[in-house]
Amino acid sequence: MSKSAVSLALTDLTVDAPCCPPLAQSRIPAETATVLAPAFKALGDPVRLQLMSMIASADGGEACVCDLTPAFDLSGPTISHHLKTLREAGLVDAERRGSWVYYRARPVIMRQLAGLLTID
Amino acid sequence: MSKSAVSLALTDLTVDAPCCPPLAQSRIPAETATVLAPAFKALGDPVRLQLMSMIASADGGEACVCDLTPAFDLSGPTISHHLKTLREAGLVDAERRGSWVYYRARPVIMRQLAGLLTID
DNA sequence: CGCCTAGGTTGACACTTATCTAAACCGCGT
DNA sequence: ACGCGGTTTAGATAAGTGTCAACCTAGGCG
Repeated sequence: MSKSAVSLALTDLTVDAPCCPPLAQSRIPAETATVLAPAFKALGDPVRLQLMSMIASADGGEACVCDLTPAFDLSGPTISHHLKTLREAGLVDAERRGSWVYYRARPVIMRQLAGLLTID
Repeated sequence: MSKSAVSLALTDLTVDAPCCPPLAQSRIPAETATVLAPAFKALGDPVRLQLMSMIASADGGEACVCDLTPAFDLSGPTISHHLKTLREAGLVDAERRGSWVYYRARPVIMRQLAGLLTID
């Protein structure tokens, strides 16, 4: 499956991977590794992986913190810290609307990561 | 730990693999997150990400530690430790042939991870 | 307006785990 | 036995994970 020709302008800012020839195709430059490793690191925790999934698979593409928190046996601040980690890794965006904060996945970086791991 | 003492069954790695409905398609079960998060965590370090790339993109699909180590400004034991992390995460296999140890990527889990991050 | 409450984030702290090195060790070939 | 290639152990320092308490914002009510 060649990703190169796939993404047209389905959504406005979904520019297809300015980077990321697959990991197994050519050796990753140190800079690229330094830039992308934090994203993998952010996904390297079961709670954050589930949070990421809940956000990305949520109806309307966004999830309220008020829906995320009760799904775990963890305190509010702890979930908030994990969400901050995902935010700082560039995996999600947060937006406040009224009293509630909504999180949304950033498809570009996710495609980058998926592309990196792609194997022929 | 005699996990990689000898290379017995070459492909016994079909494992539990509740593999790969994309993260953004349906919410990941806690068990799946617990199983796969360590793999992402292992990739969450610039050195290991580069190691992974060097191994996966190596000629013949395998790389000798003697070729990996000098590519970094780190001591031998440190590289060995990172390789052990990749091994324990199930991302690579090690095999000793004579004096040298060769590492090889495990495509199944890589496809699982890539599939997880896939977005329509 | 002032006061209260609910939703989230931030800060400070304890505890656990990761990263790195030097030194000791193991396996293999000469 | 010796040397070389890698791994393991032990130990110091840095970073991650969790909680409670304090704080900030938005909205409801007298």
